[in-house]
Amino acid sequence: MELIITEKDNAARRIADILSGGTYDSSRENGVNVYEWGGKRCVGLSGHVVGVDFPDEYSDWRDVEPVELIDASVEKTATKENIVATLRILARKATRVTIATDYDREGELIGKEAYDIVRDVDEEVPIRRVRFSSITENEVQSAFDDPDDLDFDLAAAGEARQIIDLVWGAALTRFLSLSAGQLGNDFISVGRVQSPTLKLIVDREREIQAFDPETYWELFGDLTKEDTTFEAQYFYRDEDDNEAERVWEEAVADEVYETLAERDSATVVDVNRRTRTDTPPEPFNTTQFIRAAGAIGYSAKRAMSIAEDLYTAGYITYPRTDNTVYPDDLDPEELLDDFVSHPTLGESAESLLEADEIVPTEGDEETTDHPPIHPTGEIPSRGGDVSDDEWEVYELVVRRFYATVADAAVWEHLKVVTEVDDYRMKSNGKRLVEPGYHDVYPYFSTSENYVPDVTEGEELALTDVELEEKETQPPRRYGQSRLIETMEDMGIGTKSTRHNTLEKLYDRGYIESDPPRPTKLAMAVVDAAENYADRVVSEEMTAQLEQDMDAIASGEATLDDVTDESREMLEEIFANLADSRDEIGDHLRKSLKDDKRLGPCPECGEDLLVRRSRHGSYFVGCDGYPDCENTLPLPSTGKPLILESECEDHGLNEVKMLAGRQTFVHGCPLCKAEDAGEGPVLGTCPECGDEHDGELAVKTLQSGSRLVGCTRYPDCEYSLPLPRRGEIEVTDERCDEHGLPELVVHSGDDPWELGCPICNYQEFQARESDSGSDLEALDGVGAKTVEKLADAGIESLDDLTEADPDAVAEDVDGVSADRVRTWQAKA
DNA sequence: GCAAGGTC
Repeated sequence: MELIITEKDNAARRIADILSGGTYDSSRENGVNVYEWGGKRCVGLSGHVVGVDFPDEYSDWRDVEPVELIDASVEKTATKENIVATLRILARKATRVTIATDYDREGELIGKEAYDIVRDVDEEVPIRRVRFSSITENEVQSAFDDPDDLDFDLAAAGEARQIIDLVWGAALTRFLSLSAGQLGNDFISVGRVQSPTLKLIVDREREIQAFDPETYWELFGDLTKEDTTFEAQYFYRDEDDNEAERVWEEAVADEVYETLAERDSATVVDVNRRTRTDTPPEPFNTTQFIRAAGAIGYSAKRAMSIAEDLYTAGYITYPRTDNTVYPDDLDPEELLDDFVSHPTLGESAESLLEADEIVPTEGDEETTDHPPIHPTGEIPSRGGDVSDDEWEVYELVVRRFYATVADAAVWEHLKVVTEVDDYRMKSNGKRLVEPGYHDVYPYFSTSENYVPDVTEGEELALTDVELEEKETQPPRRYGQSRLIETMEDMGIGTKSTRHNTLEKLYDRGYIESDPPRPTKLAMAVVDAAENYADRVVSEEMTAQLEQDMDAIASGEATLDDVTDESREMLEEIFANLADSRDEIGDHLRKSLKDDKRLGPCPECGEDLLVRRSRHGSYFVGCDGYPDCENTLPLPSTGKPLILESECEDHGLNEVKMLAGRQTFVHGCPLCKAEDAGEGPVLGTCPECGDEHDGELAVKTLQSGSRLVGCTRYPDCEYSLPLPRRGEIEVTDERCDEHGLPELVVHSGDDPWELGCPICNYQEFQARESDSGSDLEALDGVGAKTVEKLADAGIESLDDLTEADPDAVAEDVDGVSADRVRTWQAKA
């Protein structure tokens, strides 16, 4: 009986299918699928089934000095016991074992782990290794026809990484945690990948904090030819002879303005027309997929989780890949054929099939383990097999595949330079003359800017000259997908782990919000690491490790050479750290408190801090406790985020409650508590008015929520919701049906007529049960985007066409103004 | 209770 071992169940099943010609039987042992046919069995692991760790005697953080971990032995133990047990049973019955894990370094190590498990129960059985770049009939058959041996050097390279990561990560993590007295769930972690990533975020924050804005001026005017008006912007040549638009001296700006404003025409001095080819995008690797999903509003975590589900269900290929070149065995025409006649995806596929020749784009990276992410040709039904969100992501993958086999787009750019005395202005027009791939991939902007045909020497009317004073802006924070791209550029993390690293930073309390903002703790951890263990926050550590691993893989170095040297470096770091333990601990402790501080306690002057009760709910408590028992409530929905803005009355930071779609700004908790109480009485309580004379009143709770409730609370619990923000006006008009006064909410510019609170609540309930939107008819718009647009007040195509794209982009996360313009054009 | 890397 031959035993074939793969890296995952999915691969085991597909290999069984290919080698058995579809005739395999499957059974389940210990919760592990085993595929069997004609004298062969195939089983899938679940990635690593063993892990490295220190022996038990090192497990108590308080009993062991962190420095001792450097020379502690490192053991391998089973982490997936059922799989290891199954493998041992199957290995005993095997006469030959074939390792068919993924064709990359980690796959070789996972193969070696399987090898060790097999060898433990049978010292003799022949073990061979097969390698293939994709799980297709041809590749798999030829790999099994020409088997090889395990590459023990390559596996050892992976093991060196495991050991170095564990020793550095554990020793430094324990040191920082102990120094700050943070044991238990709130330990302070560092690592080769997470810490350089965190430093990236912290460095950007430092730049933002140190930023000193500079004032500059820009000048615009309107030019008109016949009935067409278009914008022109003043420019000049700077010292390097480059075109510049920003004027740095007010006097100069005023002088230009004076001249332009008093003239009513400008002369065309240059007309420059050129066409630009806009090549279609490359196939999706994990990073580019996350980026594209981010652009339509999905966090990295959510995008990957949906992609994994789509993969497991068989709709798309493996989502963890660095590859940007489709393999030879992918026939684009055949795949397009699968989509022909599909109600929403068919039209694009048909138009693509009309081309004479189909040549997919390719990227720079060609790897051996998995193809770029593409649809399999198995199409789910929207709302049936997959949710709306999943469909939106699925459609993105399908359309990206379409784009990679579509024609380039062609733009025509027209630049017109006009002159008034010695001053010049320019107008840039662009027109999409050949939409090409944009027809099948509607996720990029195709907005145009119209500038009419003019000729040199022509005089154009000049009106509405404006001088705008502006300020240079600090650099922007990294967004999640930009961070993942930067990690890839820096060579840290892998396609499978980068998005998890960001999640880890959130979980550890190092970053908050989206785009992520570092906490004070994060700044202190990066500070400490920079001062004492610079290596662990630098990308160099990974670069060096990669070199060392290559040396092990090629036989130039051994695992011991590399790990010994790494341990020595860490010894040196600890020699410097020892004396500064208290100082580092104080700084970390102070920063931890800073992250929770709202401001002075009005009762005792100590600090008010955001705290968590034993039941898990959040509240504001005094650092002087138990001497001072002052507390303030926080809303029960969401996780508090302390904002930078301060309340003018109490000097306390305002608080925002993070709760996904229901996120809201709570404000100053002390103001909210002071506002609590009963407001005006509206009328009779419909529940208990007849029997007990209960009345309805506007109420504000200490937590800041507002409602219309019965004055007999808690005996009568009748209540109706009210919005959290805005002043509530009680008008003289009464509802015919319920006899209550109509309410108007004043917030922002437009007062909102809420009406009778009972009618309002009934309408709200009706709307909740009947949601659905014509916005989903737009290409590339799914439930997620529809929800977000609705939050911004855009509930239909009509709303969308009337909206200001820039305002929408401002309000809706992950939607650019250009994208809104594209939708408007299509709507 | 540590890391990073697989996979679910």
